[in-house]
Amino acid sequence: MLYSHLFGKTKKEVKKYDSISHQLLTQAGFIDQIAAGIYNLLPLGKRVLAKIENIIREEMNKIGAQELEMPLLHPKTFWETTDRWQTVDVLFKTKSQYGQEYALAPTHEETITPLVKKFLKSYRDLPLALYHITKKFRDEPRPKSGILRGREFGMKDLYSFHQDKNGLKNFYQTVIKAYLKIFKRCGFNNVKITEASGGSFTKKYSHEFNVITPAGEVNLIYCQKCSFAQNIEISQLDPKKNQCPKCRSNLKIDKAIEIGNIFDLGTRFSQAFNLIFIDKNGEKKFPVMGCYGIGTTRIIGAIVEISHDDRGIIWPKNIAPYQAHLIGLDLKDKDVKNNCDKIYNQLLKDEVEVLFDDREEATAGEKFADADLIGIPVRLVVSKKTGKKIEYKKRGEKETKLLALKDIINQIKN
RNA sequence: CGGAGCGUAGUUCAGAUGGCUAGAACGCAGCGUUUGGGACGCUGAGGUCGUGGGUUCAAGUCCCACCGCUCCGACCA
Repeated sequence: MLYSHLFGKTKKEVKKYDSISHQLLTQAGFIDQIAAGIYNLLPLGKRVLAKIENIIREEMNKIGAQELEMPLLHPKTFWETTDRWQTVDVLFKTKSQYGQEYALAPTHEETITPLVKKFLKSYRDLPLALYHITKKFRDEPRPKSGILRGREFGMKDLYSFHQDKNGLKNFYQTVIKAYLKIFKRCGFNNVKITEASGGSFTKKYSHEFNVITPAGEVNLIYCQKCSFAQNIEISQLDPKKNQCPKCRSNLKIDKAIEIGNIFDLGTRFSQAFNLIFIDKNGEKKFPVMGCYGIGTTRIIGAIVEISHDDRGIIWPKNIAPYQAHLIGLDLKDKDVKNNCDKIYNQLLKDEVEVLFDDREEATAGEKFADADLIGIPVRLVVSKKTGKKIEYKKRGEKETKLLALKDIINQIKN
């Protein structure tokens, strides 16, 4: 991609937001706000989202979940069936011109359950796991922190159906493992699996996946040594009085961003929709359900919160919008310009995702500042100085190296 | 939904006590000089001052209502 053609350039000056991710994503040209909690994802932001979605997709497919897509416009009756038309206060409601009422989907139990009802017959059809990656609408009383808490946002949600509690229990663990892989691949090194309340979904257990950062809004009580963590809402523990119930180490309280949440739904929704199957003994049964969400757009914000410096964003390799940021200096010199074009084309040929700052009019300082702000993991500089080699630098590190193109491509691909 | 702050050029902002023919910087366009950390000179385009009402000889400025944004709180399937 030529930077000169990129839609959504960096901005020199942007309003000061308290939220770092809001500020940096806006300034670097990843997002654009249209109202409180509602954002355009610009081409750079969309690329990051697509990478996150692909990682999720791969890991979901690996555990046998099948991707589908459900509507976001839900007829009222579906939500009346579960009594959630009145009780879910974040439900966006809308009407057709003929007076029919709809909900804008905040979650999809109300559509997945009747859908499965159309196909589920026998225990042979179970277990079943279906997911989709789409938008969600929630009428939040107070959207905040940019893309971290919106009224319209991206989410992957997975729903599973099992013959019994044990089936769910096993799959629940499988999903936990898959989630940890996903978050690791997205660049989170320390995700806390947190015991939490089931909210209006279920009276049973639920687990959140939390990333510790002051920008978060979940209060977490967790062990400094082992993996123990609880949402403070449900915790009876006090770090001053209590030690970790698992390993007896000291406890700590910190803020965290919830990037995923999983629930044991039991048979609440299968009963509501009278979703049944015939078991081995010929008896009718309600399948036990689980649901599992990941906030895809929230991940973008959460990564920026934990991975940036005073110059800009530092994207983890796997979700960076591009793999390399090529900067051409001295571009009015024809030899340098030709050399740059050659390198750019070779990178493309070798399937390196590259953003090429081809602006003749911009100064070196501007280009470096933009590269730091945008935060692509590898910066390549070609100028009069670099001759036949290319200057290679990782974002977040100071060291630069002069390397041949081949070596650079190898570095990027590994 | 309670509390606080804010809304003026594409962007970030300045415009005490009403006098504005509305400014700056950055960005943008043109010309020229520059070119390894947001460089410089000259020229130029760009605004129904969030919307509606009111007070006044006169409103960006004062009053009322509404809309919108940010932050704190409540809320957070």
